[in-house]
Amino acid sequence: MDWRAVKFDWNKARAFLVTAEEGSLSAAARALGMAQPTLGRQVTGLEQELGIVLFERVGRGLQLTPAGVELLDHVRAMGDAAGRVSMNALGQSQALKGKICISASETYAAVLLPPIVAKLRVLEPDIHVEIVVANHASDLRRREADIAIRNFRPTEPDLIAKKIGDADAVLYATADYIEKIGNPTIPQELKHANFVNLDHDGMFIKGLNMLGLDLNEENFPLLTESYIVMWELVRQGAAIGILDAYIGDADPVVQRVLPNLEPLIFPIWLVSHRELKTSRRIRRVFDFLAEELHRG
Amino acid sequence: MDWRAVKFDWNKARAFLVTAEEGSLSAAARALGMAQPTLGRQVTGLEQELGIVLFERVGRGLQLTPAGVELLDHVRAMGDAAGRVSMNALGQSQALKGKICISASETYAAVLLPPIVAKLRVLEPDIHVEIVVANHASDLRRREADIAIRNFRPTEPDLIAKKIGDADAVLYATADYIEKIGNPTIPQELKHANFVNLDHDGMFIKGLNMLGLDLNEENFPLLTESYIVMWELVRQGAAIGILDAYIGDADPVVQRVLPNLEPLIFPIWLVSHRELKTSRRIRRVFDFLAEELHRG
DNA sequence: GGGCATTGGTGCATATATGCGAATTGACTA
DNA sequence: TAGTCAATTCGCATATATGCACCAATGCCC
Repeated sequence: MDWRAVKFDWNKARAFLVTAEEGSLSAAARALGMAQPTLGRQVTGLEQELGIVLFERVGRGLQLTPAGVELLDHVRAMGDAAGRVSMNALGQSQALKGKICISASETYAAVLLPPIVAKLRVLEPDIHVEIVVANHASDLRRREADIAIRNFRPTEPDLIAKKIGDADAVLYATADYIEKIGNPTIPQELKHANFVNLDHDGMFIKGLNMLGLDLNEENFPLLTESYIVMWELVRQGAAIGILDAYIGDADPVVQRVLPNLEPLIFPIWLVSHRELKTSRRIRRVFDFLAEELHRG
Repeated sequence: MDWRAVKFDWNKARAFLVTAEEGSLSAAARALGMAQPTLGRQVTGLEQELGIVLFERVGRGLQLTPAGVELLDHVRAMGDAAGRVSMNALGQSQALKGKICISASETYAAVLLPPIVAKLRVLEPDIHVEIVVANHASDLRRREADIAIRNFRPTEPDLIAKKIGDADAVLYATADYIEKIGNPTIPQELKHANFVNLDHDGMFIKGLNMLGLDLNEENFPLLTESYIVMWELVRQGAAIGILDAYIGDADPVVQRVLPNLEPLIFPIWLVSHRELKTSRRIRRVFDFLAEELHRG
């Protein structure tokens, strides 16, 4: 596109508009919160830039030339559009209505979020919520989500993160399965138990071994990336699984394995992009989630 | 009126518009002839000023946020209006069509200008000419005229003046009247002749006395501010009148009084307001008048 | 996987614009 | 006709914005 036609100084057009509408440089300066000489220089500058004489300096005050009158129509249109820009921006930055997208892992999305979102919907019916299930951290910067619940501190510097609390990851299994593997009471007794693996690389196994267990690939005959699937396998008595204690303890079908074992602690972070700073809508949901998800 | 809605920096809106349309800050900078960091800072500044995130910085390049997309419509309207402003200004500063107003004294308006204007009309049929008769200098700054023909150098500093040449003011009368007063050959012989006075104060009389005459109020039984009326009085043999030699010599009804008398010389100035510098139309007429009125 | 080109961001020197004060001009009034 | 007020203009100190050179990151291509 050819931008030559818009290359002139738009602020000078604004100065001309306000000066013409107010009738004097002083009044325009008061209206815009600027100094009179500044407005005068801007108007003069616009005249030189456009090659048109807009005002005649006649005694006290200015008087529009015919050329200025003609040009004023178009500058006024510019001003109207500018007003719409400003109003739209104001509305967008303050409106509580609109869609918001929350990214969370399967368990959070399926278990923790639904009641919280239902409560939010009552409080803020104009905010539409989309829940994106993403075990891998979705990219907030690409706007795949507005708010994400993560279990690690984000490394992206331009993201805003708030730590909600810590979650305890605990081993669960059905009572039948626990009895089947001999009612273990110390980690060493889980050496031949079966677990559900949650990732392809060995990070999950390493995490469990950090708790004092001594497991290897042989202990993980089952693999799924889905926590939901993993949990169903556990509920069916197929193996031992690990889950947030808040969720696992609420399920009567299963019970803790090695209740005295130190739980694996991982943080809960609420993450948002920097629009959080300006959007009342996102701020509202962010604060609401932080409060509801908080664990004392 | 309330100008709060247009107080934001319009140049930043322009930066946003071009950046969004071009797709990148670098391309926008090239299009506008600015440096890329400048555009980046302006866009960032607009985001802060409006309280809205317009772009997401994702890898290389920018991506409009939904808020940015929505706002772009209104900024685009601003840009369209800006384009019209620019185009209108260009048209006005370069158009040869339109009205132009020439102010001149009676004799110039009635005698010298008509053939010149007729010639101009043939050369530039799109230029409409208005001739204002004004013996007293009309105020160019008030746009009572675009171009004025004056017999003195204008004192207003912001007016543009060009000296066309010098006019000789010569005394005329009918042959009958000259004979009636005794065919004078030296100024002193006009002591009892009658003249037509042209102003209420004594300036005109003083001017004549500077030529070597010795006149007083008694010599001016006739008074009119109109050169046309004055000239008709002279043509009727009622008195002696003074007139531009170019005009007077062309009238067969009258002849010079004291042909050897040194003529009263006064300059001819073509004067215009400062729009002359920008308006091709005014420049065209100004130059044309200067050429046609020039006296070697 | 590595090199290359393009893009956005940062720091600093400079250019530009702004604001404040004083002076000037023009207009209205007693 | 002199006085008074409002508005513009001018000069200078300061604040702001711009441009240049450089850096980091990303996507493309071989």
